[in-house]
Amino acid sequence: MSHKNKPTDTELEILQILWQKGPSSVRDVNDTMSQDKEIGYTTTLKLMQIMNEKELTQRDTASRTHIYSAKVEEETVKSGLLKSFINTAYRGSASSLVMQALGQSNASMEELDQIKSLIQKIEDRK
Amino acid sequence: MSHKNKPTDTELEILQILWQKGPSSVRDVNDTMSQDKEIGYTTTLKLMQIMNEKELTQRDTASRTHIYSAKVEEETVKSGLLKSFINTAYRGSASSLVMQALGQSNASMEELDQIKSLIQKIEDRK
DNA sequence: GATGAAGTACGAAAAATATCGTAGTTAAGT
DNA sequence: ACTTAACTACGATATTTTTCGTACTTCATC
Repeated sequence: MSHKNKPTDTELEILQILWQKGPSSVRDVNDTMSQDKEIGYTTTLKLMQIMNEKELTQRDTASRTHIYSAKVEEETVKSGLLKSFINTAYRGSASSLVMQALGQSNASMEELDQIKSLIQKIEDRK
Repeated sequence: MSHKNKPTDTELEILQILWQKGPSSVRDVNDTMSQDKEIGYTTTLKLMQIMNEKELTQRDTASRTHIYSAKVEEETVKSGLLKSFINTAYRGSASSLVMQALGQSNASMEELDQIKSLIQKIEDRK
């Protein structure tokens, strides 16, 4: 029921890592993030502590090294972000976003077929 | 060739208005924005002045009321935003974004058909 | 049991955005 | 000419997000 369910850019990065790798220590997350850009350990730590306060994550403090995991669902968060992105960038038109995304994607045949059949399914239930 | 071509959320809102309505005064833009949320006139003014410095807009100062217009292309900006959104939120997979967008869209039959035929076109040239 | 490496907590600075007040200017109507 | 309404300019403040330093704690190892 959280009103403000929109993680900041950096928070999203961390969530991605937690979704992808599962429960992780701050060290783990920081190592992963350090592959892309320079970021201090305590910076990551602080971010994750804040995320915990916001209940974006939860953590197991049983051992000295705390283990964080995502508390919000990947699907839920992404769908919220997508909705808001469609609203701000495409004035609410999902189909125009889809068109543009298809245009600049290099989706495989399989993926394209998958999308086609999804469209078929949607059309069928209309 | 600008490196940092990513407008902030508010800047994007303003660009949307300029793209949609064409060259407009600060008053025009502020009136439009005020329909959605409370925002002071000088706030809008300042934002647009900054956008002008960043060359997101250009303005005609011939008459007392300055007329602003977008200096960046709608397609260019959106495609940049989309790319970065796909990267940060969907780990680079355009097709998974498309799937999710279709799922939560209420696209019409016509739009769906349009998308299908776009997919067909892409498949054909593979 | 001393030492050092690896943690956490947390305040506070820095940076990026957004908001607004005030001063001064211009134009139009009276 | 005066007054008022509508502008612009711009500094200052507020808010949000990111970054980091410092202090303190815990654990392993020598």
